[in-house]
Amino acid sequence: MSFTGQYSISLDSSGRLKFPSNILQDFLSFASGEVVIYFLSEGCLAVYPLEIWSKMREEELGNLKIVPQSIVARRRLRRGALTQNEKISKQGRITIPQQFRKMCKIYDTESVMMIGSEIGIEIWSEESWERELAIILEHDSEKSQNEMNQDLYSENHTQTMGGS
Amino acid sequence: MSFTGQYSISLDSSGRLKFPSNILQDFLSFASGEVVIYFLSEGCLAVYPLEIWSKMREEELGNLKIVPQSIVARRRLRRGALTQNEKISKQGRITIPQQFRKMCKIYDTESVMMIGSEIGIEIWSEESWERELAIILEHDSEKSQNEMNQDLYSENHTQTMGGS
DNA sequence: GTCTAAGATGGAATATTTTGGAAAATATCG
DNA sequence: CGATATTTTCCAAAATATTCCATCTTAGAC
Repeated sequence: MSFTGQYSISLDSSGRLKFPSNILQDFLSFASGEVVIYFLSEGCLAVYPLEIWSKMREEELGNLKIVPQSIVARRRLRRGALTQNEKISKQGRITIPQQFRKMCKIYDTESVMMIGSEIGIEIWSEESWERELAIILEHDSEKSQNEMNQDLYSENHTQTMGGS
Repeated sequence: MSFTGQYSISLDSSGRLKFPSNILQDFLSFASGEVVIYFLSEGCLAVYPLEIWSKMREEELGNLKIVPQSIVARRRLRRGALTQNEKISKQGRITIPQQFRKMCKIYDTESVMMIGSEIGIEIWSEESWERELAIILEHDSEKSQNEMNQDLYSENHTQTMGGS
């Protein structure tokens, strides 16, 4: 599987970060060596290979009609502000644009968390990641509780096997 | 994707601003090198390549019946007042006309936000953009929250991937 | 009409940031 | 422990942003 694991990585004084070598290989296994960075409302940055991102975007836009006279459409377009192409340098680095760093509350020369998300990676401040992890685990156990409760009243046991 | 990212740019003493190089390239990829500036009721300026703007306008007017007896039609046409052509200079600059600056509460020698919106850019005062961004992100988070709540009771994990 | 002042425009000089590369430091492995 | 790979820091060159200045245009006063 690609893009796994979590790493603590430090930004250099101009806001660049270097990919760990296995993550770098995962990215370079795509032809372009370009990535798309975008800001998620969870307060982190998603970094996907251009190819993956394009596919995701196509699926999303399939339904959507762009009519700039509509406020919803204009706000949809404004997400362009939260998106940026970057090229992975020869040294395996990318620059995280200033504004993006600010939005995620990550600062130059600090360490950030790089989180493998199977089809790409995410970048979190250490603090935000801690919070996110707590939410994920909390959600999981709540869900498990629900499942157990339902089972109390079910007659047969043909559940699907889930996993996290 | 074109016209992405957000930038803090300062106006010079005569109300001109210079495009960042990637934005400039996006504009110059259209033949004319001309842009149309117009004021949006959100309190910002939209700056689109002439070609994009023309197309949008055609579509919009296609639906509008021009009947000068109609106040709606007349008011629609008066938006011409809020619209202006500009040519991108050899140095990659445009002048924001005085009246427009006033309406957006942006002032000479101050910094403004330049916001990529995929088919063009928008110009906001730093303060207004902060507010707008908060609205966009808040809306997003609310949507995410709903999705998570639904997941608590769903059995399988076939969600679609959203993104910006 | 001519003169003056205000503003607009184009160009260039300066200051700042970004970029690519390499050196130093650190970690990893045999 | 030494050798290798990786990470981090640092520096110089390039690119870019910002400021400044000279010129041109316009509008208004006389």
